[in-house]
Amino acid sequence: MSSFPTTVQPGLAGRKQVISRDDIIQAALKLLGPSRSVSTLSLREVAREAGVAPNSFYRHFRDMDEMSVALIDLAGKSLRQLISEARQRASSEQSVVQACTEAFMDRLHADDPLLHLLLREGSVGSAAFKQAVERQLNFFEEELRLDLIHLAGIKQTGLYEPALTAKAITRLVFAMGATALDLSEDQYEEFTRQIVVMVRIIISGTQTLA
Amino acid sequence: MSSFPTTVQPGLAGRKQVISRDDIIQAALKLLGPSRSVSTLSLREVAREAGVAPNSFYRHFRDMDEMSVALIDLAGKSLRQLISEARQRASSEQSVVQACTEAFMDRLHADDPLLHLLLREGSVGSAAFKQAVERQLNFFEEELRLDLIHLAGIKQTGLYEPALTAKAITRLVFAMGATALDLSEDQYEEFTRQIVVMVRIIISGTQTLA
DNA sequence: GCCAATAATATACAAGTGTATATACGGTTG
DNA sequence: CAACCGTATATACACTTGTATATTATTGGC
Repeated sequence: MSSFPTTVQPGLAGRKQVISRDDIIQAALKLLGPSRSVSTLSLREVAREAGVAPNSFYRHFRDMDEMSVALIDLAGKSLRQLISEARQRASSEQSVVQACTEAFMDRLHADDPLLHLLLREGSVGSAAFKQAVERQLNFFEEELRLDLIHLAGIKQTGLYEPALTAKAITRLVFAMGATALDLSEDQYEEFTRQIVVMVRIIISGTQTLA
Repeated sequence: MSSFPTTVQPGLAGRKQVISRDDIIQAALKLLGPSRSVSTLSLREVAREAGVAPNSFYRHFRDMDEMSVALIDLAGKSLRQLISEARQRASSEQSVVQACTEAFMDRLHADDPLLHLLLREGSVGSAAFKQAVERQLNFFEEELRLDLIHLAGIKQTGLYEPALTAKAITRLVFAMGATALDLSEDQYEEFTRQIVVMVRIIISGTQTLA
């Protein structure tokens, strides 16, 4: 212990030299943007951005596909946490769904590359990649379904096909969010309003049909 | 007029040698598939598939991006015609929206590569490409909006925010359709049912809110 | 402080890419 | 028939890509 390496916790097994998995992921995120999808990233490009030799990539991921799946999982985790916080913050009287939608749109507005990724790349890529996206979407749907059931119980309203309703809301919000990514600054507010109205229409429909 | 060239209508200005724009488009469509998006196609690859020298591509398109836009426009036109036929075929008593949804799912089921393209590539690619997709989607929304107004008049039901309702239905059906592309044969029927229910929820909602 | 092991890099190679330039072809016009 | 001109192809070039192999740090344990 005479020398004290910079960022390594001493005593841990992990040797963490210079390159970490996260360095690569961060580099990939930096490269993603409105006109750059993960399927068009090259291994060398990511390595370059990370300041790392191309071959070092292989120490952490089998290929770009595996890295893409890691990105998606990360994005899903991040967004779920955001939604979870919004849900708890929303007082029971205010519409939880609306609060979540607005939190979602705020994050969207902040140009979080993770969110970009999750929103727009759902249907291109390898089978493993698409399954990863689908898995994250299913998480959202399930959480929303529970919310809807909970709310229907509190407000004593009906709830027709909770699973389908949750799926419809999730898919619609994500689809709308994906197109919102290309919007100009001053269109955001109006767009958010539109999404909230759409969600309200769906909720009204599921209550009526029950 | 002494010699009669094979496929050329005589007297027309168009000289149509051997390669046509359509040859290239057809070749590109042949290459597209569930794990192959238009953004990963290379110019040479398309030219190869078309049996054409790479440089000949330039005679018909400035670059791959311009060709992609042409593909999208074609896909939109094709699908709009499908929907239009379904709309006319639907008797006034049956739900026009349901008929259209089912026609849509049938075409989906037939694995039409044009439909694949339109459904899944909406949010990746160049600005011009995304605008092309958006334009096609707006066409659908507009036609659906008119349908909804027409129907509401006939059935004497309310219609809350027709434009938003049409947009919600369109986006939702397209998003669901995109994920349906990866479904196995025996899941299709159930999935179609789910989409129809979702649309019904939205319509019920817009009527209730009116 | 030295050694073995492991992580990161350097070098290399074959394959593929977009496109600039030059050439051959084929139908139209004189 | 010949000259012409638009079109398709051939060749070439500089570049990027993924990855195999060899080489060089850097680390922990003795």
